[in-house]
Amino acid sequence: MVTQIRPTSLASEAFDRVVAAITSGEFEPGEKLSEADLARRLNVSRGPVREALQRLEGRLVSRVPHIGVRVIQFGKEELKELFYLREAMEGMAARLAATNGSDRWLKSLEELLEKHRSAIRSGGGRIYRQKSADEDFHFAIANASGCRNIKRLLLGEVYYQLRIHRLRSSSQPGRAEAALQDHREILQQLKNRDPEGAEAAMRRHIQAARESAIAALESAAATRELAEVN
Amino acid sequence: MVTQIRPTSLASEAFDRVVAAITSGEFEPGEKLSEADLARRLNVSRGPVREALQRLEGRLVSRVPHIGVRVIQFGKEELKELFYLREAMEGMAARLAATNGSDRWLKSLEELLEKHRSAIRSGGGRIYRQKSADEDFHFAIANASGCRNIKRLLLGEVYYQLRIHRLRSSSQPGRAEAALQDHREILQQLKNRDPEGAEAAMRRHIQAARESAIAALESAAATRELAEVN
DNA sequence: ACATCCAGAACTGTCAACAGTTGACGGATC
DNA sequence: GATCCGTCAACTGTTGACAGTTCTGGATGT
Repeated sequence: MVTQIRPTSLASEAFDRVVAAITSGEFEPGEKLSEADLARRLNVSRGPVREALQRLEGRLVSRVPHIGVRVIQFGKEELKELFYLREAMEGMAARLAATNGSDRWLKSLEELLEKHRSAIRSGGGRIYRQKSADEDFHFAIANASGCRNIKRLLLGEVYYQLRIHRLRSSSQPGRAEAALQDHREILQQLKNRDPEGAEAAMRRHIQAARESAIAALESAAATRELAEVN
Repeated sequence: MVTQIRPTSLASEAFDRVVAAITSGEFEPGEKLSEADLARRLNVSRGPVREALQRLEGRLVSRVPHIGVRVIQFGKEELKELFYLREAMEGMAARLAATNGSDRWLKSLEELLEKHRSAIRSGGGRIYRQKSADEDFHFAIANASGCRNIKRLLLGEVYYQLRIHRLRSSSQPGRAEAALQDHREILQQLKNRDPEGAEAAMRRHIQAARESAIAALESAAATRELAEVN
């Protein structure tokens, strides 16, 4: 079978590389990114790099005229705001998915949760796996909402930023199990075809995730302070 | 008082011009925008124009590699999705504003509504005024939410698209008055410092606006068809 | 010791030219 | 007459160079 020739460009390539570098921690939050330097490293001219950085503006980097771009800082306030936005958008996504999701899709979602369950069982301490699993679940719902707007913003704005945060603070103990339970509850409401209930369940889940994330952030800050004293 | 020196650039200038041109109807939905042509008209090189069009991608234009950008098409589905997104984000904004808005801000919001009331009274048929007035009200709440994420997305994504729609379909009769009544209700909930109530009121308001907008779109389509027959 | 000032380096904003792609037109073929 | 194919103009993607700005470090003066 012939596979499609994907029309790519240096700019998209550069975009992917920079995103990967930031979300994998290669660049620190607050670090300045030089167009010229990036262009040299990627072995392209400044044009495509410039385009890549422009696309990231407001998402992963902030840009100041005549000075350049920096990787965004991600403090407690920013984290809170990110979760407020998530709660709003994903709540609506769940509401819409309760109506628009097909029976076949519901089945596949159930199978996804089953996979997560056994992954947690066997994985034990390896919470990391759950992080991308969590993302899978939420992505599936954004997808099924049928609302391209919401899907685009969740993928292009929210999840990128979330990955930055996850990179630097580990989950609270027991969070994976709690999240799975929340996911089950959401699935149940979706199966009931109850938009109201699905939105409510999703919002409770994200509120809980927010509390957990903030607690994790604060405990990480406390640990760092302790380390500085010693 | 000294006023801030705004560091501007040809790219931002081009961005503003293109936004103005699209939201004022100078370019039709679906029309192709040529970088070279725009650059000639604006008397700059293609670089800044390219940057401006990139910033508009997904917001007011869609971009296809090697082909170019087109002004977005705005049909019934897109309109619905826009209002779902609005409902989610502005509902959350109202919720947050109920907690974060200062008493002084509440007072200024009340005065804003008073101005709108007298504008509608005296304006009579001139509904157009109410359109930007409506935007003022919603902007004020997004602002008071304190959530920079939501504010940025509402200003940069939602309201631009909304303006495109408003340009091409007039309000339903009596919509301005109904909207003002909704706004009053929202203000009351904000004054009560009731996050739950403020969100609910805002969501009802935007749901009503959605119904009205869709009805307006359909009646406009019906009128066009009638015109084609004759 | 400290603040100020001033070159030079490095960087961003902009431009004009080149390379590769797309879509359209017109002639050749069946 | 319809279809296919090659040619060509126009456009987008990319590049390297230039202009103007910001940052840096050392020299200068207090």
